[in-house]
Amino acid sequence: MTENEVLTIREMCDAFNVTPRTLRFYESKELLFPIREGQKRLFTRRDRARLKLILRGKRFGFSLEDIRQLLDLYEMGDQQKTQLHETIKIAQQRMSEMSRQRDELGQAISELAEQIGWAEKQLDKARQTDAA
Amino acid sequence: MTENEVLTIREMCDAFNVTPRTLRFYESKELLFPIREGQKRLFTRRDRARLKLILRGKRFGFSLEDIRQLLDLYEMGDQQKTQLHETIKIAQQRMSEMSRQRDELGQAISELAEQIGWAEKQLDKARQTDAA
DNA sequence: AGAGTTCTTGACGTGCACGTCACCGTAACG
DNA sequence: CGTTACGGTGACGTGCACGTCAAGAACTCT
Repeated sequence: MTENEVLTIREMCDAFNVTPRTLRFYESKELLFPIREGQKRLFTRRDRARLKLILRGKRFGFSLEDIRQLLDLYEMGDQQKTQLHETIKIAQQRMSEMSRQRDELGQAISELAEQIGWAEKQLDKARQTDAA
Repeated sequence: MTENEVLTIREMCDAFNVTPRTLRFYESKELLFPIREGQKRLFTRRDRARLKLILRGKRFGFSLEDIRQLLDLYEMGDQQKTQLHETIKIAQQRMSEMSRQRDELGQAISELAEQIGWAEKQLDKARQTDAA
């Protein structure tokens, strides 16, 4: 059951290609909650799932604080029912933000594709000129 | 012809909701090239187009240096034919990166949607419990 | 037992993307 | 003609996300 295995900081670093400093930093910012065996940190399946989301969020340009709030959304137990409605609202806002961003990205991609097409045409023209 | 109008720094700031400091900073990093009337900067249509792309790039989590390179791609004249092939390669890499990011974002969105669905179900259950 | 490796906790340093402040020029207004 | 407004150039400050280094604990090998 590699599922419930706990990882040392080094194993965690190797698995996700980050430094120990980064993991300690994320813990200090309450993004990760490794358990302690004596002094040492042991990273659980939960930490691995969270780290995956953290790194993804970073690629989207989210700040660690943004990401922390998102993670809190994902990890809601069945407590805080009173805040549930509010939480859903926040999550929906985030989602529409992300949708906007995805659409914008799609647009940027097609624009860049257009530029590449143009550049390739130029390259062709240049080749024909060279051949003449 | 609002197309060829030039904007003062303040007009530019109001139009894009940035500070003068930001625009001067971008100029110092060679992301913008306003013309000078005496000492004053005048931002052209070209600067406006570039700034739009800069701000978009930032929303995607690109660094200013990344963005500068992208902008240089967009603004290639017909010079540097020798570097054209290399440039196209770089642009294609960027594009595949962006595609990956868009796909990942799509996945993140659907995951978040799933979480929201779950949360709404919880909210419903809570409401029924309250009613009982 | 000594040496080496891996981990820990501070504490200070760094690169990026600006913010802020001091001071200067100049064009416009009353 | 003083002053208010806008724009300019340094130069230093700031928040974020770590990097780096010092000093020590804890285990491991020989």
